[in-house]
Amino acid sequence: MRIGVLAKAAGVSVPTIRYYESIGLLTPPARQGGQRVYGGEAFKALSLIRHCRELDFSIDETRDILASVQRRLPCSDTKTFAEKHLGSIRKKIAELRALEATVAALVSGCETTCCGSAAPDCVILQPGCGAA
Amino acid sequence: MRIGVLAKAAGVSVPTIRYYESIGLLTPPARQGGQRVYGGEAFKALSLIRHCRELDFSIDETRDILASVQRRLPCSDTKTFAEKHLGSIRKKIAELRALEATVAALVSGCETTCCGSAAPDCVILQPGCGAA
DNA sequence: CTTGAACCTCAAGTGGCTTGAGGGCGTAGC
DNA sequence: GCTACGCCCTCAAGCCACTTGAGGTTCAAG
Repeated sequence: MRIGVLAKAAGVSVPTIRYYESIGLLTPPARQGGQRVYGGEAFKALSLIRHCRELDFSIDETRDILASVQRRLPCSDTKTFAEKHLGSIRKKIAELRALEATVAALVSGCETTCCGSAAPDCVILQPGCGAA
Repeated sequence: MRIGVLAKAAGVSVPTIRYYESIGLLTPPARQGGQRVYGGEAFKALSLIRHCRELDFSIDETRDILASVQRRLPCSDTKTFAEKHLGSIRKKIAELRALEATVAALVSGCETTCCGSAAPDCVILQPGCGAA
């Protein structure tokens, strides 16, 4: 399997595969005439990487997950990764919701208070009101 | 006012101020003996930039907002920026909530179905289940 | 006059790729 | 054999918004 075939099969771009290899996430495959030739293992690994990235794990976390898969560590390890990740997703959601509330309040404040005045006086742009 | 004083007053780091100048967000100030000397206008501008960044506007959006302030465009322009921004914040929240649901489902699936088996067989790591 | 803090410029690193330049390999048709 | 084409190769730079570091200059205090 050449790189283009693998890329299509796993749903990942060709440069991305080379990038993963360059950072040591995918093990370098055999070569024929200078060109990379992959087997089924590479497809499995790349599919797993893609899955992790779709779940928004970082590259480093993905690397750790791959290692735990290759060592056949118990499932509880995997769950721990996922739970930690879930925590950071929830934290980010909370931050964004606070930001949403702030911006929404500024917009409605503008509508009721200052709409029609000039930009420099708009409540949305007053420093210190509702900093993130 | 030298750069260090401005930095403390506006709550921004010194290199960040120089960076803002390098990308044309802050107008270059006068110099005395090669060193930057700022007036009150710079403080106002920098405070506004900081405010925009805290509200998570991009640099380009911040640039547009600054321009609308300097031209004293009507407040409705500002509100439009804020509303657009609010839309993208809400979109990101929706994406993260979907991701949260996916990961949470995988974790509880692991607990009820596969907990105790080896990582490669864990439901969390099965490609195609619950892609973002 | 010396010390030390604050200032200066320029370059590189962060994350996770994408894009581009400039060239090599493999196969099909002539 | 020869060309045309698509796929492959490497290496470098670009994206965002800074931060960090190296190596050197200026200023204010003692």
